[in-house]
Amino acid sequence: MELSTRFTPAEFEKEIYAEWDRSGGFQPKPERHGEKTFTIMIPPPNVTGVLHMGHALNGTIQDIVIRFRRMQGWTALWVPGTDHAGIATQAVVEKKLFAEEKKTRNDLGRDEFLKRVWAWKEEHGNYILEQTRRLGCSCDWTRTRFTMEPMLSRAVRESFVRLFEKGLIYRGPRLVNWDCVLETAVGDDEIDYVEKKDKLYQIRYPVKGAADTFVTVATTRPETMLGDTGVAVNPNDERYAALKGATLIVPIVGREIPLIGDETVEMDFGTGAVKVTPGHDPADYERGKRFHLPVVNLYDKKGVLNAQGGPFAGLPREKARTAVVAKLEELGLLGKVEDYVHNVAISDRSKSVIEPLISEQWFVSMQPLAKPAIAAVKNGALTFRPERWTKVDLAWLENVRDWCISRQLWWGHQIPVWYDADGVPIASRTDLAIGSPHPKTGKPIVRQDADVLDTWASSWLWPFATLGWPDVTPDLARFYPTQFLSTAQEIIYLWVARMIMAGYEFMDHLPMDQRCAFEVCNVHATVLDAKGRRMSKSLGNGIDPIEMIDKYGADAVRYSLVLLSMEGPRTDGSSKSAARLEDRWILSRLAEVRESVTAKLEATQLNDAATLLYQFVWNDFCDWYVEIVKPRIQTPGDPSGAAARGTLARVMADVLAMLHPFTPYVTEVLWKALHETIGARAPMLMNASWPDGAGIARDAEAEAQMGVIQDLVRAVREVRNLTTIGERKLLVATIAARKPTDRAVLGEHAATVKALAFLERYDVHESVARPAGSATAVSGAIEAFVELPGEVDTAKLKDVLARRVEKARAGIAQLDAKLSNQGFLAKADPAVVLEERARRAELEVELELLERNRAGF
RNA sequence: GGGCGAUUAACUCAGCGGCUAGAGUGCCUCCCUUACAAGGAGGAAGUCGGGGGUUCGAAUCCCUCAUCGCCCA
Repeated sequence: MELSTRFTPAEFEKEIYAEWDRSGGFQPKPERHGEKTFTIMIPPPNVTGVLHMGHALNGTIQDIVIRFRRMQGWTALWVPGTDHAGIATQAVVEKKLFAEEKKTRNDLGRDEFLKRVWAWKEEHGNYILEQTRRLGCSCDWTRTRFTMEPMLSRAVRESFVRLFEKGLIYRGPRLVNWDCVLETAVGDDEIDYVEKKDKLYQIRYPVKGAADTFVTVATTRPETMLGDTGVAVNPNDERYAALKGATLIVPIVGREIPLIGDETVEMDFGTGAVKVTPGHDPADYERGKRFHLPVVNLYDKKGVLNAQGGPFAGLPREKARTAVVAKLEELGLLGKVEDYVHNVAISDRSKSVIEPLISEQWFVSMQPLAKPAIAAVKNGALTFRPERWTKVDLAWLENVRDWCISRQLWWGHQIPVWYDADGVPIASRTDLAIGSPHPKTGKPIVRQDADVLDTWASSWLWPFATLGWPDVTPDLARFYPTQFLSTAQEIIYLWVARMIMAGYEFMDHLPMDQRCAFEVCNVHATVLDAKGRRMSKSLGNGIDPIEMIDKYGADAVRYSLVLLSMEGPRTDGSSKSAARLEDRWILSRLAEVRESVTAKLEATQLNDAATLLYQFVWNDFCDWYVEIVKPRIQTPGDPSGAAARGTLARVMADVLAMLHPFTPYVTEVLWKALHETIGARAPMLMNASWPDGAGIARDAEAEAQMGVIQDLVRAVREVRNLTTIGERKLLVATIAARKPTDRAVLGEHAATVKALAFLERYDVHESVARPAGSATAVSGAIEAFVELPGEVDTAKLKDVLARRVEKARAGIAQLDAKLSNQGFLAKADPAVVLEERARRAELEVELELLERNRAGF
């Protein structure tokens, strides 16, 4: 196989991906790997979604983990899929419908509109999964799931009915975030807060029975005064002490409302008096409940004032504001109007201002569900990585509030509740026909609830609904619970915490301690732009990973994401004495790096694993090993050439295998080329085994000896650089080495040292006077006197030596202070004391050599 | 308002009780007769945010202040 010196990703990626697929490697193989399973559920992206850097990073993380585990021999399954994203998808289709046909969903009717949504989904809905393939992700595409497909819809209905029957689902009027354009309740996560320049209006409320006495409040939403049912002041506020118990008159509508004393009112803010509008403000809703104030609802579903709006009934919100302000001014009840900057809640999808509105909604009681989820985190059944997210998860679970699961949309799972003529609800696993008897009351069923469920009410079932629940299918039995979930921090509450709850609640065919949906939840880094800002559409600073993949290849995108974010064939294990030093050394380094990389991957510290591999390949393998063995391979007839090739192949194979999860394509290509070159057969790298370390072991002696050579070579290179002698000019050296072991190494490996340091020749002595006209390189207890070719400027070299002397002295002084400290000697670990003594002895020798040589020339 | 986190080289970050505090990028010097110029070989560069404490020993643990983020309300 001929390879060009430069890798061109576009040439290989498509074909390799197809080969992986054909090889069956994407599917789990229990018949081969056994019952030890490793399962990952992809966080199902929104069907309307497009891949962004966050997805690319998360896809890379999951693929690294699943490829690593697969190679390690686990029965590995990665389930892909998408979620129907109720409001987002409906908004997209409604927008398209209006743009192309000038029609609304109501013009089409529910059934016809849903056909359009499905058509849109079939055409565009899996784009992000296609992009995931481009990244090289090894998902099992035969198990691709979608939250609206029949299998998962059945799970949603089962879960609803179970909770309903247990009394954990209830219906009632509540204040919710209302989108007046899409005419639905929206979740807290479907809202953006946008800073807006606005006005702060002061309004004067007349006090009943006290002419010319007013209480002044400030508000950014003056029109909501029409729904006020109280004014609150701090009971400790002297300014209002005289008005305690007073009744105020709401201007325009004339409603009589109490002045209440509430200690949560901040005296320092504005006038110290705040209007209370329980029907249209979340804080006021709570305050209203505490003081039993009535709730007035001003708007219809479109945000148009209803009869409660008095003279302004029929006006939309924005116009009502202008009209109310004008009227107040006319009445002389408008106070100061000031510029004011505040955050306004905007609906994610329609971009309209959110109106807090009272409406009938379905809720799930969360506290009973949260209990086992809290226990799971506390008893270690579930681990977060990084660990600090545990606190975030716990804080939410411990303060969990009931979950509003109904949405006034059409796209989604319609709530499986039917009513009789008296409005008595019943939840049912099967559809109830209109006119059929209500299972409880016996009266005819008149209608099904029109609302649909929040999308999270299906995605919280994802870890087991995708495997066939409510049936205990072979897949569910085999692959649940899952091992690893990787996601973004912003959906810890929305999704992660709820999945944990769902696992404990619904996996009741398993004992309690086997229900946790996953063992590890990995929270990946937020991808920021060059200026450290979060990437977002509105800032326009997002980078499209597909563009990057086109330009640089999937491997490069994956590897840089991992590095930036931030957690084979066998050669005969030749005997220690016979093998050459460099072979022993590189295999020892390989053994070490294999152990540490495996450990890092097992702990999901992907960044560390990638860094370790990079350093090994570059700093050990390429810089030193390849350089040393080149002559052995290039010299025809060199008897050690075959051994060098064997070792090279072994190291290459292990390195490729270990890099494969990170950069699957290029490693797959090189793997094939390597095996062809050495005439060996091997499976595709994707389906190969993780290096098991057979035949290699740490070799402290080889590493120490190689260390002596490396230090000396670096010292000679430094002399060349500092004296501007050319890098490759052959020089002659005289070496003084105090330690017999150093002399042995330098004597035995003269060929290697000469080649690496570009020395023509050198002699080794125990001690020798510096030859005239030479410069000195000091490394540990070794002095290398390098003969200078003619006149050479040694000033820089002397500077460096002088600095080293200072550093060595400082180091010795520090160690002396430590070693003369009685406390240290008495209390520190004896091993540490010994270490420090040895270090001092070494430093002392080096200092002596440095001082002598600095003075010498 | 409540909580969480960050502050280490010019930049991005690692290290989280004991090596002379590290890496990548950038910078400076030198090197293009075969691994690689999107390169190689070297070098310079840090009061580990300030103050206090615990300890034989603190970048690392505790308290406090400052600045900057994020989340929740």
